[in-house]
Amino acid sequence: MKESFSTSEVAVYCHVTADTIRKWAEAGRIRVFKTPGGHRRIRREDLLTFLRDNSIPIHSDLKDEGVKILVVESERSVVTGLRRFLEQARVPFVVETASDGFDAGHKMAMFQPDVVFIDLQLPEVDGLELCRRIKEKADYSATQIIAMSPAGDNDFAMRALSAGATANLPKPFTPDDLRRTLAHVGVEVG
Amino acid sequence: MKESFSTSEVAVYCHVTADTIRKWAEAGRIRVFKTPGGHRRIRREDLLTFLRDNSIPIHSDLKDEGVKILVVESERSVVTGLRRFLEQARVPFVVETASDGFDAGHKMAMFQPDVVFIDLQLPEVDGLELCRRIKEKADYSATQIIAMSPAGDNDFAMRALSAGATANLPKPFTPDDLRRTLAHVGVEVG
DNA sequence: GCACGTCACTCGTAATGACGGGGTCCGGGG
DNA sequence: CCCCGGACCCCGTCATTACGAGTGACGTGC
Repeated sequence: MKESFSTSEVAVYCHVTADTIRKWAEAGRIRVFKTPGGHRRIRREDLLTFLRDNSIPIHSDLKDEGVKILVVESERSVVTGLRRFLEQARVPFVVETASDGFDAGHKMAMFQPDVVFIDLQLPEVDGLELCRRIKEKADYSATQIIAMSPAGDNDFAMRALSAGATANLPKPFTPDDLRRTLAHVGVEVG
Repeated sequence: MKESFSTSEVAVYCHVTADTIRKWAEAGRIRVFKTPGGHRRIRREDLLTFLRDNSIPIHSDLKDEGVKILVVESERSVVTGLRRFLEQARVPFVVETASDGFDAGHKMAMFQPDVVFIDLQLPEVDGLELCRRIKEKADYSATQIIAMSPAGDNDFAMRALSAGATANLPKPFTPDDLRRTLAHVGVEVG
């Protein structure tokens, strides 16, 4: 998630040109700071304040409700466990679920998750193929995939990693396994 | 694609002067926001809502470049045939393809097609299930589904219709079949 | 370290918008 | 008939925004 923006990025959010943003900045209408080289940067927080002050609609890209996690799974157990864990850890998060390929694709596009949990043993869907499909889209190069394979099946786990998964989480798992795996994909907990 | 408009641009779409738009905005009839400099901006979405609420005809500039068609298929033949047909008929259109459930879901969300062709004999995906999944989402209530079943299999065709397809197109088909089927889902050709 | 994309800055100029005041047209009610 | 209000349009002035060209510098990824 971006923490600061250049003038031309802000321009889009404000529905004006970059030139105008520059003038606003010079007039002190919007809070900016400059890089040592003189380029303007606007912090997300300042941009949000500015947009709110001027009642300019806020694009969903700018909102931040926490880590967005998509769970591709058929059972509910993983989801409830994950929810409980994150709630306890006081990490802001949003969890969505998908149970088949269609749903997974749809939610990927609509929800734009930061992390995707994929059960490799789904009845209808090939989990490995799913990893590949996600990773082959450039838009999701930053998306972290956590593959869930049955404990003990190392071969399966390896294949998941080579299919694009960042980490592997054997099932069943303990809260500590979860903590470690999330840390591995950049979600620090506790 | 423009995401917001000025009063004078909106004025053209509403067939009045910019001044009138200004008054409408002041009276709260149309949703606007202002730049810090006081210039009004109307979001495309708000404009469309406004036009619909007042049954003002929507200019094609505001919609996109024509009929949006998604083809869920494994072979290329249907797509090329469809393309050629629409080009010849001089209908503005955009065709996208998907070859599996994930892709289909992803394209549905990103592309928001008006019409979806679904091959019922896909190797990996259950076409009927796909129809159901699309139709169960309220966002796609206006989306027209054309199921493609092997010619002669009436039972299959019937099941497709009850799964949410608007029309059935037996394979193989003639240009005239295509014309009729498209007309049935509201795309008039020739 | 190099190259490419982006940004800053300064001009100037053109376009467009806001605003207030004043019209015009039309239909309804006294 | 006449007055009134609503809806729309027109005008002049001033402010805001856009755009273009030219130059040089910055930042980022490889």
